[in-house]
Amino acid sequence: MPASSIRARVRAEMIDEIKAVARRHLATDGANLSLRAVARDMGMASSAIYRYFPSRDDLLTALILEAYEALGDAVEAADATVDRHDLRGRWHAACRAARDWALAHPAEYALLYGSPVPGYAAPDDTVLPAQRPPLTMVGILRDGLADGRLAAPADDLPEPVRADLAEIAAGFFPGLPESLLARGMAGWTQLFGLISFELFGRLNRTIPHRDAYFDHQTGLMADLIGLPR
Amino acid sequence: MPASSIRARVRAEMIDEIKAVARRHLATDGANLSLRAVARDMGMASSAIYRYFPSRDDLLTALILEAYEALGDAVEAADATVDRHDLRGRWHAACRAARDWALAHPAEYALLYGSPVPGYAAPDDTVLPAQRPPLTMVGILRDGLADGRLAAPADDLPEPVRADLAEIAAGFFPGLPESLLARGMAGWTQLFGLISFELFGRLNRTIPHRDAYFDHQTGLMADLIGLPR
DNA sequence: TACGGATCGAGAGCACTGCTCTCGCTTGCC
DNA sequence: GGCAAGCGAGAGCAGTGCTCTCGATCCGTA
Repeated sequence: MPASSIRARVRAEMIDEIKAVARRHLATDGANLSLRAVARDMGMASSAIYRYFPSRDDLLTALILEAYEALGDAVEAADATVDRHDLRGRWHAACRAARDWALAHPAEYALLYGSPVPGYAAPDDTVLPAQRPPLTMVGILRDGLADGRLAAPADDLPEPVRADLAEIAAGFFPGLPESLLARGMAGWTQLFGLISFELFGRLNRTIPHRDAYFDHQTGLMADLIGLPR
Repeated sequence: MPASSIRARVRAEMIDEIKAVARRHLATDGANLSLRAVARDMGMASSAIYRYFPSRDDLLTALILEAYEALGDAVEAADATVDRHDLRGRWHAACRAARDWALAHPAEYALLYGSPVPGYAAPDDTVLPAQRPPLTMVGILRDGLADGRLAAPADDLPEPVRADLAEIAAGFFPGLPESLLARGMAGWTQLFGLISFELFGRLNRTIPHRDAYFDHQTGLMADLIGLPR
């Protein structure tokens, strides 16, 4: 093992600590992360941060990437705990896991799914991790189709829609009927909307019983998809 | 007419011009609106802006309020153009109007429905205007129920959900079955999710045919609600 | 082991932000 | 015709992201 890895190791630790402090700041102060405040918290000059992250956006990107992975882990883990054939149970577990993670990490959720920061453009590294939750959810549908517990709906899709969805299916779920994929994406869209409404205060005065409301609404989407009760 | 209104009038015009310039900045530079830049554009000192808006947040609030009203106007106007009994036509018209407005005013949409600015708390003035689009959509369901073209779904809601929805119905749509309201809110949540995904770049690499995809997905929600074809 | 280059932290500084305060000037009401 | 209210400009404060330079330290190599 080359001695050079000593320096590399403390550097990696430094990067981790910066990210940890930044995450803490994100949680308390909201989305406008201040590099100087992070530096202050670590007892170092603000300029020293730039030895580790070339810009504030790069730090944010690192946080976003880790957040995507954490959310993906949570959703996949929740899905994995349920019997493979219990489609509806898996669906609810995945949805709840996403919501629970979002409620536990509201600032990071806002970073992932809120309005994009003006100048900021999501680098390509983020697109795959970002797809993990929807892929997990559609994976449930694929499994259901495979073991006959779920049937493809007989929608007739407009040709451009069918073609777009066919391309997606070809890349991730070969053989999955486009009509089912469309309904799966509707479920994912609904999940995002439900979480965002709750987190961004849209349910504040109207829906006190959030847990039950969430379960019922995701259940409606399970109905739309055709998941057996 | 009292002469004092002269001063009041130029003041009102000044406020309007500031808002107009701010809206332009919002459209070009994104969400981080700079008071100083607005002042520069108007050829005045930044401190002078504070004669009209006590803080940057107040200016943002004014813009948000107007944006809510504009979106509400667009949705209601679109709904009004369709035959009252054509429930599905009204549904699609309302959805498309919201999307069209959002695509035409992406920065303002992000202001309304993106992640809330950290320190910012939506004042009560905004909650009623914010409810206009969902109220319009649920209004379509109420009309359908009234003339027998739409039936209440036979969902059995968990009691807390039923109670929360009953309270909402009592306030806005007396007599509307909770199960129908729940599905209407699912449609509204879906609409928000669809627009946000499209606007925030989530469909970039996957769905080239946005219009057709949008119509199909909102059609799926119309199916879930039970709107006749 | 001694050297030399890479790495690092600190500090000063630039341009920008929101916001406050003060100082005059204009304007419009009594 | 005065006089107070409203208004614009400027300076200034505290904060931001980011750059540059200057020493110090460390590590691999000769």
